[in-house]
Amino acid sequence: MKKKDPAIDRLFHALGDPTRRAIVDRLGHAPTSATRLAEWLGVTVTAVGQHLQILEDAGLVSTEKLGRVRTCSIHHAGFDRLEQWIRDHRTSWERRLERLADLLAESDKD
Amino acid sequence: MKKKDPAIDRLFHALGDPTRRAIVDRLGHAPTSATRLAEWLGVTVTAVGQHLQILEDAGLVSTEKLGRVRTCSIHHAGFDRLEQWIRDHRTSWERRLERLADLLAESDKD
DNA sequence: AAAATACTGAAGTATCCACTTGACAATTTG
DNA sequence: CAAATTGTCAAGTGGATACTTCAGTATTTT
Repeated sequence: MKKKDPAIDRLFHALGDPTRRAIVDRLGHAPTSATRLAEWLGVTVTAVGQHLQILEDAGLVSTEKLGRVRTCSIHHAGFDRLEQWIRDHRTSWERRLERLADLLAESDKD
Repeated sequence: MKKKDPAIDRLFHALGDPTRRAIVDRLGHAPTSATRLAEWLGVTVTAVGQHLQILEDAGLVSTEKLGRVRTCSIHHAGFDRLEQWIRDHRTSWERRLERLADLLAESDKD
């Protein structure tokens, strides 16, 4: 029927959970540590760790461990891919409308 | 922590499932009946009915029953909301780049 | 009217998934 | 060094969920 796309799969699965979207929300504001996220969310640090793993695999979040603290921040790759998916899945007549804006944006880039 | 948004919740949950994304995929090409979807997907019509309910609640698909056949097609409202969410959740420096394109697109609409 | 088609509804099942607890490792602080 | 902080790993649990089957309803076809 169609080629399966594991990246998109992980992406939507990642954002399908309210807690993970809350994390993305928070990180969009400013980078934070796992413990802070846990306190803010009212869940265990373990749970946050699991969520971070999923978000990282989806390309939505990137983390870096310095010393004993893991700092998490937004990674735009996932968002780019997501936006691309939406674009690819609009119906043709909708795409036609978008093309105008795209062309205008393109002409600005150079 | 943040106001919950049940619409976005339903939206991401709906697209979190591969089968439902396949349905969206197919309907993006052309409207179809539930039975055809079921055959194509290799699942029961009942299963398709359940998926359609979820997709409809999310505003991604609209269905209409004429006679005994339910015809399903893409509904753009969900896609619009989804794209809006992505826009709202990009980091500020990314937003800054987008603003150009947005302004250009806006000036074209009138 | 009888048979076939297209779907709907209730109920069950098996798997997945978000979260927990508890034990441990690594780093920082007193 | 001892104590506190920050995070990781393994295993378990309860609830959601993607399916199914079976029974029924409405519509179309013959």
